[in-house]
Amino acid sequence: MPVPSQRYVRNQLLSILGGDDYGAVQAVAESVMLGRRDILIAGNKTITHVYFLEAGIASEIAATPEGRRIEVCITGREGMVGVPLLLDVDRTPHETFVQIEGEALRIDAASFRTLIEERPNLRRTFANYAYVAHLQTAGTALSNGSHTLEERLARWLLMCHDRVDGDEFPVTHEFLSTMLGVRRPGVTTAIHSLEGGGMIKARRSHIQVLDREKLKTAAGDSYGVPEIEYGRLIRTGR
Amino acid sequence: MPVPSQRYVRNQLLSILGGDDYGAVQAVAESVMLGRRDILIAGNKTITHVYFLEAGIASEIAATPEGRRIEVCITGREGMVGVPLLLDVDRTPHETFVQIEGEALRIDAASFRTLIEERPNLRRTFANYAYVAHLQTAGTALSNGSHTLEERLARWLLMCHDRVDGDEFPVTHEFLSTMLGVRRPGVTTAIHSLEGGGMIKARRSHIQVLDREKLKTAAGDSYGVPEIEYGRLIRTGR
DNA sequence: CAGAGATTGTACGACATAGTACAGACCCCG
DNA sequence: CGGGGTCTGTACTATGTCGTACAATCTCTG
Repeated sequence: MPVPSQRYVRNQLLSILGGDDYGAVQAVAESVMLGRRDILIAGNKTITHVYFLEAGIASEIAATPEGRRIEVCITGREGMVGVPLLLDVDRTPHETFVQIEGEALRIDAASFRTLIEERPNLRRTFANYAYVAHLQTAGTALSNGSHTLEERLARWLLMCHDRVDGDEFPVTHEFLSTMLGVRRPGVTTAIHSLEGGGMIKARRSHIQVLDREKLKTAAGDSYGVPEIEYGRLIRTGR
Repeated sequence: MPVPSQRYVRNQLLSILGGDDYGAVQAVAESVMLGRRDILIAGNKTITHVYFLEAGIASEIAATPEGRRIEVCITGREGMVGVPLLLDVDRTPHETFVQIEGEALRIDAASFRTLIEERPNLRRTFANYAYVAHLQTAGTALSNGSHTLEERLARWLLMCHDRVDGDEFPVTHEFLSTMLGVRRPGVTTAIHSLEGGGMIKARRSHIQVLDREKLKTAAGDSYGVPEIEYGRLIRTGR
């Protein structure tokens, strides 16, 4: 599959680059399909590629030696996977995997290092994204510490909705319980509650967003801070 | 107060710089005292300085429009305050303030930008720290989501202990409750529990660490991941 | 189209923490 | 040295979530 011209690239970070910067990316990038559960960055292994998602969603998972796992950041076509490489870090204890299948442009680690070394504007755009990702992770910390399960679920669904085409995406209660770090039956109950409010429609292995505004209300103040900063720092014009 | 020579600098990031890089820092840095509750970075205002702590502790607080506040990252002399500037971001919704008074070398925003533009090694060292800070924030997210108050308190005390001289530091239950995002009486109870285990000694407005190893046990797997990565990425040799 | 596996629904007691209230202890300042 | 403010201890009910178990439902495959 060929790497698209900038005009047709769907990744928002790449779409706002200067034309020659994009050309440099295009020269070293390759297009790949992302299958569900593919591991993009394995924990404590050398990072091989940076991914710019064109479609689909990736999740970054923090884990402990004892095996606790919880999602700390999600990325879609608004961002990139592989921030550690940008920060001159070769591997990370966190794992990043494909949560919703899609497609990405990827660049191998060595080429990426050269690229950002030679093109400061590129580095700056990516650095801005890295900061938004930090805000999102901080938002997750805040939310995990002080919002109810229902609010956190609403936040999660909104963030997912922001990153997919259409209003529906595949996700199981079990999966959500891992992402949110809670009990599976708790997720079931929370979903029923949101469904009762007419915000979503749940089907086996799928959730459809019906009323985004109501969902925002249900999320309370857990949703929005990183999203606003993204809009301020990374102006896509699309 | 003069900026110390590298030999006497206490900030660990600065202490490992190449000699000429440190010289460049020294040329634009100024030494300042940090009083309790001083705001180093105000929320949604232009960031004026980067701070390299020589003593004391700073806390980064995530806040929502509705006024929820919770600590997402703490910094002592192992790091720097002002990561957004490193990532070419001029302001942030988060606030960073002085939790334990101390001292810092600071550099104004413009000089800092020039510095990291001209000295890639400097930028890389600071970027590595930025990544460790991300890991710490992710650890906070994990901890807030899946550890008990007592474990989280133990983690917090350990992180504080890592960053002060001696085994005692000033902190009130009320303050801890804000940092951890929990009820104040809950902190009181948790402190009693740790105290009962002989790990700490609590006095009015002060906590003393008596048995660090036991405290680590009490923290379970909530403590340690970012600390290990810091050691791997930033080798201080001191 | 039957059976196996995956997913979802529901129940129940246990527990952690919230919210709130108030009293006691400590400490500094006048 | 007395009084006001800050800090800590404790109590009570309410609520959210846990841990666990098991049944019901859906879906895919053979």
